[in-house]
Parts: sequence; C-alpha cells; structure tokens
Amino acid sequence: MRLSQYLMPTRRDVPAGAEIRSHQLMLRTGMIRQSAAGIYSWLPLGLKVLRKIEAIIREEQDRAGALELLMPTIQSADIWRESGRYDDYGKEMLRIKDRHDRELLYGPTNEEQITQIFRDSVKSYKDCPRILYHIQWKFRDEIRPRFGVMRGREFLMKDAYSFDLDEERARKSYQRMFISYLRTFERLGLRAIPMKADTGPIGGDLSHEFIILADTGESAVFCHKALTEIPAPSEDINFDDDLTPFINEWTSHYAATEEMHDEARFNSEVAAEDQISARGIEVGHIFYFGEKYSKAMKCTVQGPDGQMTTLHSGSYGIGVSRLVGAIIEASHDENGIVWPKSVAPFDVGIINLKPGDEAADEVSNRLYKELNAQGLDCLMDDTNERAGGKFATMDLIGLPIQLIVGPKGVKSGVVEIKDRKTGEREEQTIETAVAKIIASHKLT
RNA sequence: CGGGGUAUAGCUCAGCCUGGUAGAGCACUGGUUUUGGGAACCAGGGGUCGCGAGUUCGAAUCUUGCUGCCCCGACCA
Repeated sequence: MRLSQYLMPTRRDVPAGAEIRSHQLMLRTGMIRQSAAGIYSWLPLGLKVLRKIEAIIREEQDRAGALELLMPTIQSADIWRESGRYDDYGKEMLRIKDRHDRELLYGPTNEEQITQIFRDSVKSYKDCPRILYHIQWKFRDEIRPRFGVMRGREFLMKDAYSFDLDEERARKSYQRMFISYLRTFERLGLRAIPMKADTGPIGGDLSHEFIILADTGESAVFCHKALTEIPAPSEDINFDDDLTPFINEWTSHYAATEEMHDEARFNSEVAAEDQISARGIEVGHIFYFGEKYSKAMKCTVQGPDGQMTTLHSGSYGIGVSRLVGAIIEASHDENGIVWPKSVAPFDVGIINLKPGDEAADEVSNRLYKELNAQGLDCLMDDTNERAGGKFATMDLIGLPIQLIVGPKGVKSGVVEIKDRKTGEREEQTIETAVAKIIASHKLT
C-alpha cells in the first residue's frame, strides 16, 4: 500500500478522554474512531490488525478440532426464555422489537443459540463430541464503557461451545481449548497466564481466565513467576493425545485473580522471590457449565443403549477486539506502538525520504515490488511529508521493520533497515536489505 | 444507577467570572524558501459556540430544561 493512497488519519495531539496508552495510540494512529460510547468504527489500519488476530485464533481453533460456523448478532427472545435467562440477564442486554412487535435482542453471548442449533441438528451419540465456534460481534450495554476497545459495549468475540456425552469427556474438550488458548496467545506475541476462575454454582476446577500482565489491567492478579517462563505447547502437539500432563504443568503453580486470591496460600506455596503481584487484563475465559443449557433446552442425544442423554457443555471465549488494545498495552514505547510481527498491520514500512528524486523513487519502488512479490505486506510512505514527520509516523504505527530510502544513501547504493523494537539501524546494500528482510520474515 | 466534570474550527484548547463584530496552536489549501528525526514565512478556507426555552436593545458568556461525551464507584470478554 502506498501511503499517498491510503486512509490513515494520524494525529499528534493526544485525544481528550483517552486515558490509557492503547486507547490513545489507537486513536492517534487512526486505527479506530469512536461513534458512540463504547462503540467504534475500525478504519483500515485497525481492521488489518483485527483480521490478523482473527486469523490466528481461527487457525488455532481449527488445529484443536473446533468447527467454525457463524451465528447472527440478532437473536429471538424465545430461546432466552427457554433457558430462563431472558429475565435473569439485566439491563446489559440490548432488547429490541421488530415491526411486528416481536421481541429480539442483540446477542451478548450465544449459549442459547448454539444449543438450539445443536439439539435440532444432532440426535445421536455418534455425532459427539463436537466443538463449534464463531467470531462475531456482541453487544453488552455496559454501565460504563471505557478504555477504548478494551471495554467497549460492542465487541468482537470468538466464542466456542463444546458438546459431550458426560463430564469426563467434557473435560477433554475443555483441555483442548485450554491448550489451544496457550498457543493462540503465544502466537499473538503475548504471555497469557491461565488463572483459576470462579466456577459459580457449577463448582469444580473447570474454569480459567487467561490473563496478560499489564499495569492498566482491571484486576489485581497473583501468580508464581514460573508461569511467565513455561514454553507454550508446540504446533505439532496432537490434540487427540492425553493433554493432562500439559494442563498439569500449567495449573500446578499458584495463579489467581483477586476474587479467588488466598493470601495465606499464596505465601505458603510460593517463595517470596517467585511471587508476582501485578495487574492483569482478561483476554480469554474458558468454562465448563455441564447441563445448564442442555437441560433447560432439552439438548439430548440417543446413546448406544437407546437411552436419551443430556449433553455436557462448556464455553470458551476470547475477546478479539479487546486483544487489539491488550497487545498495545503490552507492547509500546514513548514513540508509539511496537507490534509483534504476527499481528502488525503491515510487515514492512518503506520510507521514501524524497519522492520526486529519481533515484530514491526508483529504489523505493523496486523494494516495494520485490518485497510484495515475496509475500510481505508493505506500507510505503511516498508522501511529501518532511523526513522528521515520516519517521515519527512510522514509529507511531509501529511496523516491525522500517526501510529508509534517502537520496544520499541511494547514491552510494545503500538503504537503511531499522528495527522498530530495538531502534537499531543498519545500512545495507539494496540486495542485502531485501534478502535480510525476507529471511527474517520467513522465520516467523 | 449514584457522585463529579465537560460540550467553542478536523484535533487540542483559550474566551464565559464582569453580556457588545468568534480566537490560538496543530491540521487543511495556494505560494516562496527549506529538506535524514514532527521546518520558516506569506496568503487563504473552515464555526447553527451540543439542542431547546427564558432574561436582555443585544447571549458563546446570565437563568433553566434536555442530550452527548468523559472521570470516580459497584458489574463485565
């Protein structure tokens, strides 16, 4: 993409009312624009990041054996009456009526919807287990939206739902998602720590929140330092194997959010030098809820013995739009965003310092074409902005690699490669620069 | 939902107290000089001062009702 043909309305001023860095940076880089409290439009740059995150989540869901489908944003009140949640769910649920006065709602979650689909589609134990997921916009009319996309009212969420014949087997589905989440967050450039979460009336040990550590996190969290160091499961993990050893490795250390925190246990189980007390952002939540919806909504299958069995389910959420903010919270500096490679909106930023200079144009265009041909997505600043402005903008939007092409360097056959994260810059011949960038791209 | 704040140009804000021709910086348009870390100068464009009612000869400014947005608290991916 040529910047001269793009829509990327960056700003120098810090927008009023944006408190935290990620929100400020998303507004300043022109990733999003607010359209109402907690409701945002995604401009081209922001949408690219959102799509990249989605793609990684999708790959890891698929790898774990989950099946993608897509349910609507608008749901009928009927199924919520069936589960009993229509009255339980408070003002957070946006209720609407159509022209025939039929009661509808903008879905805050999809347990009812998926349970209806599954019970109407599956009648035999042979079709279990299944894990189904979708990536869809949700709406929760939060009392107080804040922190930009980190707590919006409208938000993009990946939610998966598992259907198993009994609790024992449901546990296996739960483990699949657990491992899948570890891999997903790792690929997003984050260290997410699974922490035991409140299981409510269901009880048991099958609920975890995945938390990333950040000063602006909404809740206090406590964990063992080891959890920041355990390597995530590799991509050749076989999800059909017994995953228990992995789960044990990740759940044997102390980790709790403030609601579940037990100071005495923390102090006795974790040596003082291994204790981490920090703030955390919840980016995922997995939950086994058993027969809660399948019982109320009569989601049953016939077993081999001819008996009807009520299915056991769990739900598994990832806050996709929240992750955009969370990643920025975890990865920025005073000059702007520092994108992890896997989710950067472009792979490389090419700065043509002097458009109109024949040699600079020629080299910039050549680099642009060659890198694009190798599958690298490039943003080329071919505007007439001054050099200082271009550098500042490129640092602000945080592309991992910058290629700086100036008339002076070009004259002696060199361009400059800058690593956004370290700030290191090196002059290279054009050929070497291309080769190096391609090589480093292929590593990831 | 309770408490507090705020609303003036695309953005950040001043002006309001003490009523009298709507301002600055940044951004934008044209020009000159610049040109490797957010340039200088010249000339421009751009505003129902959130909306309604009232007071007044006259309201961005005073009074009042409403709405949006933001912050603090309890709730949430």
